[in-house]
Amino acid sequence: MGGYPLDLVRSEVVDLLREFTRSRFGTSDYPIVFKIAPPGMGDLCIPLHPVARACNCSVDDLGREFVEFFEECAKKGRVRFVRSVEFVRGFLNIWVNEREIARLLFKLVRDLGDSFGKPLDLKPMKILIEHTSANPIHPLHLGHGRNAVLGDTLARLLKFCGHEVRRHFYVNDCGLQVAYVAYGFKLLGSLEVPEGWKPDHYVGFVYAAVNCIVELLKLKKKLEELKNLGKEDEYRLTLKELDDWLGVAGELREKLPHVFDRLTELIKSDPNPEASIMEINRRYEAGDPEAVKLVRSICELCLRGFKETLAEIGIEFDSWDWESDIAVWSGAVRDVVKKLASLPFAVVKNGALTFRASEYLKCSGVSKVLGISDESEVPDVTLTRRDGTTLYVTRDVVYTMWKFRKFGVDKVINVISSEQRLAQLHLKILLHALGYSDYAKNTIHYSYEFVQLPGIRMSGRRGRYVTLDEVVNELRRRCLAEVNKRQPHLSNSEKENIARAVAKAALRYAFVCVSPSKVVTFDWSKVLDFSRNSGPFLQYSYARACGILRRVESIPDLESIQVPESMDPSERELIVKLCQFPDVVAEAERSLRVDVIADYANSLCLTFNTFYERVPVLQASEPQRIFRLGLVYVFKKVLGIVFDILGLEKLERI
RNA sequence: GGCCCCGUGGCCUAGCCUGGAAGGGCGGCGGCCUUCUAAGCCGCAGGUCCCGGGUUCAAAUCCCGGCGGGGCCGCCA
Repeated sequence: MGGYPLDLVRSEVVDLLREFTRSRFGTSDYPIVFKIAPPGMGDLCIPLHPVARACNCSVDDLGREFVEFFEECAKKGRVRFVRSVEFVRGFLNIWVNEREIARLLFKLVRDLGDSFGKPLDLKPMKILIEHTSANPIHPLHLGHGRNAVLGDTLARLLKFCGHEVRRHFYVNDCGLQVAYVAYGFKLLGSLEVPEGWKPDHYVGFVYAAVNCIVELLKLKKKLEELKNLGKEDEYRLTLKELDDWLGVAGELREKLPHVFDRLTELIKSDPNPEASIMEINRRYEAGDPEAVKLVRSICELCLRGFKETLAEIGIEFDSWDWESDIAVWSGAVRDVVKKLASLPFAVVKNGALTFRASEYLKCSGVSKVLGISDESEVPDVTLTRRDGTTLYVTRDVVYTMWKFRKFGVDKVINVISSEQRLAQLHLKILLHALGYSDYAKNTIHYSYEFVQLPGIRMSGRRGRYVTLDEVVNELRRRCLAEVNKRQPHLSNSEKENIARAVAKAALRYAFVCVSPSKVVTFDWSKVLDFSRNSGPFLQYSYARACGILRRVESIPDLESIQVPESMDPSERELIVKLCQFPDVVAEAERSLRVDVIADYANSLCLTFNTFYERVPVLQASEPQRIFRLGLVYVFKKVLGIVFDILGLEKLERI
């Protein structure tokens, strides 16, 4: 007999319910939906209304009669995994047989070990997940943190489920923004990082400074023109914008006055900074050795910083994909542009090649494949600039094709913020237009909302962001203080190790526990709250289990544990909660939702802590003692699996 | 102007896909450390599920129309 404990519970009920309605009402053709019952109403429940409708009878009659039938079957020994059922106000409430499922749970955990909970009938796929992919022009901020944690956790989840997963970081080295930093460094004449600065932070500073200075010059020029033209309203608006950027300049200058002033001077003496920036971009795409050396060194500098930060929160990649290599220098983007240009939907607008997306959608009826409504208008896509350089979406088409071809993957998941929804739609439309409808269909935009700062929105161009480094460092500082209080006897390196792991857990959990579709407003007091529903709380619960197991000579053999006749409610609840794990994994995999894993982890720990406080384990008398030890062991095992999925470290002490 | 996401006790959040008994957490109040880590446990108070219609025996959930917040509609990425 296969299946996880609750699968067996469900199939037992389903079989009897269908058998009953077939003989009593002549039908068994209806869907049966199980839900987790509310507290005190059993373990699982089925709303019987739809069943009653299919049977053409009243819910009350159906419920009453089925309970009778069920109890008859139970008397005949036909029921094993269900303890009892009850009919209340339209619901069939089901109490599982905790002794039977406990035995099964022990056996499965023993046999399956670390793959307990893995879906049993899943078709494994090859999946490529692209995540984080921050532009290599400033340090990772909190928004990237959310992206990275979601992407990495998703990768861990899918890998656990049996899929073959690759994690890729797309290095965006071709855009104009990289040319901005490169311009700055070129003027400065050196890539040397000032004393006390992390490389990516310094790159971010130069990027923001160049942006700011160029913007100021542009606005001043515009103001003059508007003044001469006498356009008062626009003048006032522009003045306000100028004011905003002057504020930014003030903030930036404060950080590194020498560098900022020097850049200001150098940029001012350039008659046309923007043209110089475009020129760098053009040369880089063309593979000009000097431009290549400059841009690449800057990107490498920044990536070095990224890797350091990501390592702190347990994130690694299987591949770092350079946009320039894959899309531009290989000539692939040129070929794609040529192919797109030959389609009847391509037009030249002001010298730039443009793709008429809406018309393509209308003519070919692809909207269904891409899951968008027929009448929706989609803006045109600009494929190339007037100077012939390429644009992001066009290069992304090439990149996506590369992902599918090079690795033969079945599915590509792009973890990208919701503001790029349209770009991702354009990507899919272009793929389809090129004849790759499968690629279009199997490219998933895994969208998530912003992380906001109270009041302002983060802006790389303005140098306004809370970096991931700041948050991680502050978390670690707080954790270390706490560990010093709790575990004064440990060595410094042990304490630091714990603090590092707890800080990581706090951060990862904070990002993973909210659903991606919600905007998150960053709040120190929330991230630093280590009580229930936090990463540290989970680790604390784990350590408590370790504390018990550490004190016994050996872990009991799970298969031979005697399950006692009667249990404390907290033992029963723990068993049921542990048995829910496979359901949770299946749901998370189906809907690509890591937050349900986080939610489960928290709820499992709440249940365990109640058990921990209510019943003694080590002091218990013999039949109970072994049984409870088994429960603690299984809890530790399952929570450990959850930790692997969430990327939290399993600390024996905390 | 068009499109997308969000709106659940003072605050944060699950449930919405697949209609059926509103779950957590923070904060507040009151209890529990001579016994396995109190980052814990137990109890109490607190809710027009943004508003208005509709569908349904049944709506937080589905449909329509509003309101509020965020995002997108670039020869930026």
